[in-house]
Amino acid sequence: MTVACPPRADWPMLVAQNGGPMTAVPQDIRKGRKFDQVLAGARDIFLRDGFDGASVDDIARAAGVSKATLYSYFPDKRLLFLEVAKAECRRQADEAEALIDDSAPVAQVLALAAERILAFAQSEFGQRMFRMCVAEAERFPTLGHEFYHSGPVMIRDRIARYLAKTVERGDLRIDDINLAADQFTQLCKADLHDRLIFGVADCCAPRDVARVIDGAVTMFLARYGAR
Amino acid sequence: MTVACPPRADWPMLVAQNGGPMTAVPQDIRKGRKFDQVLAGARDIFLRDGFDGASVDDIARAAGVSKATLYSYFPDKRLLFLEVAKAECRRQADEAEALIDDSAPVAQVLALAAERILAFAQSEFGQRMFRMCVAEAERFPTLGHEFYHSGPVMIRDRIARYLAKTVERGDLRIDDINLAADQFTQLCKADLHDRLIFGVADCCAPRDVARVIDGAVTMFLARYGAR
DNA sequence: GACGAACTGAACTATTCGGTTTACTTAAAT
DNA sequence: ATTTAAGTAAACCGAATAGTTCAGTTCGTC
Repeated sequence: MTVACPPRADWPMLVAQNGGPMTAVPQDIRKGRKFDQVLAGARDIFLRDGFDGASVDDIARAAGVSKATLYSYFPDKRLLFLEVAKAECRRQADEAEALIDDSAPVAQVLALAAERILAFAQSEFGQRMFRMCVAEAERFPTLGHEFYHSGPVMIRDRIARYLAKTVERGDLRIDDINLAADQFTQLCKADLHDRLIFGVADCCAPRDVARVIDGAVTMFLARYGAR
Repeated sequence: MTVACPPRADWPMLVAQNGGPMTAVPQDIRKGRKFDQVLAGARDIFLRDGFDGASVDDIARAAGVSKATLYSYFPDKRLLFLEVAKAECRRQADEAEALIDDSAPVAQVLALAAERILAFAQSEFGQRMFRMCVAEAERFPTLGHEFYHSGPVMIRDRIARYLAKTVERGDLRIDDINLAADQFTQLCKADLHDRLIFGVADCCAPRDVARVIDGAVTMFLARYGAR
């Protein structure tokens, strides 16, 4: 099974050194021309086989690069893995920035958001990323944090920001906005996520998806609707 | 870190051969006296280190058994792992059978159920089991199914059965009872589960737990309460 | 107490894998 | 054209691991 994956987004200017201001020097860190190849190859293999399952030889082969070159960029497998995972988390965060049309009716906006969440959860990439992060969160604590903040937290914050607007507008009445946002994202996953993650189903019937989304929106409005 | 674990429950009569009636022959399969030791040792090590991380030597040592004995019971590591995981799923399922007091007010019953769900999710054992099953669901498809059915499905069914009673009684109005049950269990986990699974927190502040449970019950009743 | 099955411990095989080294080639910049 | 940094292919190393084997020990049972 090949890893479905959107075309690689470049994030060259996102890299700030040591939390300081962006360095004007363009690419100083990447000591060679095949840096991206290595990262891309590693991404494919790690996502396919996990950390333990992936062999460095496989990665080098997939990257079209010699093992020596790979090790000239990264001191060891761990670091390579962390770098790949971090890059993927960043990409994931960037992609979550799809716009929301504030002016549409609340129910419609929520349904759309739910669709997006479920689309990601159903995607090959989403599932593999989730699996990998859960499996390695203990060995790589920073990976767990990274994924949590660039995934669940990112989405919750976006929804919370939207909800805040609707409350201001008087469309909804919510006291604990963060909790409400979390509740909504949870409702979207009802059962579907478990079935995917545990391999009981590899994709969801549109009928089931619609049922869950409908249920989520209805429940959310029943609780927080200004009526 | 040692694996917190309730005392081993025996499940001798639960084993039905090939779906047929229970065989009267007591223990024919276990060819020796140290069978349980092996299973227990394997359980500890697999739960601590995962499938790849666990070495057979470690397991044998933990079980207080020679490697030869171990291999006299199980043809290979895979099968041993599957047997351990199946046994744990069964144990998990049995333990979920705690009784619910039907006569108590709905809000109270739901809150109690939520507490139980969260207690399991927060437990060392619950987290390790979840992690292990997610990580290995692809390599061991049957493990994924087993866990799904003895965990999430089991709980959903129990809640659904209770909800059906409350509907009959006129306390709640629910059309899709299975969906409602799934929604409730999802609501219980809001954010807490993610934080645990990704290692952002190793346990939850009681204050946060109360907030989530309250939120879940309130939302559920807002949607399905007969009022 | 003797017999047979279960068990031991340790050595052994064969393989895999992370990481290094070496001798050589390519590409690009001055 | 020369020099230098980057890359290659392959052999190599040490450690770890799954699984096997076997001569000898323990234990329950008759």
